[in-house]
Amino acid sequence: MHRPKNKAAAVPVARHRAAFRMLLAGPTDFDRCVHRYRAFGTDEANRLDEAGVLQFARVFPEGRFLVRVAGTGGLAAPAARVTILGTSEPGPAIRRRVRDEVRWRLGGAFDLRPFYRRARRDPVLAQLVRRFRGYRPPLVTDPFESLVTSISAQQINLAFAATTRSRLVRAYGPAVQTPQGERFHAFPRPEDLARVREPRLRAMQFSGTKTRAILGLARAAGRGEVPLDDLSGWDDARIQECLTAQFGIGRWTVDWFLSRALGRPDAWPAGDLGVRKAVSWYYFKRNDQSEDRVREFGERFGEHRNLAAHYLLVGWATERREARAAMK
DNA sequence: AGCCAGGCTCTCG
DNA sequence: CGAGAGCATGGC
Repeated sequence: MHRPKNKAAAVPVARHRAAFRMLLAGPTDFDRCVHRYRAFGTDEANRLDEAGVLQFARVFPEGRFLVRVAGTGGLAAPAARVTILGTSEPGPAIRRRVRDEVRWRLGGAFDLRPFYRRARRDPVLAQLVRRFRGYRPPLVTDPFESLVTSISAQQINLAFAATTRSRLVRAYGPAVQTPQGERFHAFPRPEDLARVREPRLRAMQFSGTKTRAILGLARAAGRGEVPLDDLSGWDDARIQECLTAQFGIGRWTVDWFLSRALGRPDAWPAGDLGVRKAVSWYYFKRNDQSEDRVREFGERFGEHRNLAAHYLLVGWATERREARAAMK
């Protein structure tokens, strides 16, 4: 069983501080965007506290930082209050980087208006965009985190995936510590995992396949074989070819990478169990559709497939939750 | 108890 | 090359 080992020193971040307010694209439903960070258990690298404040650690060349983001202003005039604690002064360049990251994480790159207009012609989406107005896909800024998170979630339930992943984050993610003694870990970088040996991950209850996939990717990134920071400039086919050449990375993992790490508007994870069930439930009277059929079905959403997938998923998850509650 | 979880690899015909 | 078994374990 898992025993935490070689905990890296947590660096105190209280000395330097900056706070600012930023306007978000309208409409944005902050709480719904960040809900996934608690929906499946604790995501150690993206912690959402009781009050709905999102906190995460970052390592920059200038030092380590803890970022706190609180939603304010509501749907009509959405904004966020951002606080940065650091080992060095969060100067203008760092504040700009954090601001861009917060915008990205809250799906600020998506233009909801044309999607909402288009959704009116589809009875299912018309109802979903009314009910979940302001929901934006919660994107990921770190490509390595995105891929490892997907690998961790292959085939198994998301709560268990979050448990194993949190062990990885606590053991190998660079840490910061607040004046109150609370620790936060950034997601491990490839170089944090490159020299880790397989039994360590097996002890965290990663399967053999997932262990080899995660460590293999970390090493491939270190060799430049998978240029994580360049992929955003590549077309889908080239990204798919590069990533699926890695052990343990298949079409599903690539599709979520295109969707959540790169925010490609036309990404459509047709093989995803949730997407398949949602499409089957809403459009095919619950008859399970194959991945191929769902991929073909996605064509109707055109360049808005990514938003369509996220609205179908959030709608379906809500319906299920309500159905379960009604059973009791 | 047994079957299903946000898949992927390996083996075999 | 397509079909099918195996993975690893928590939750219902």
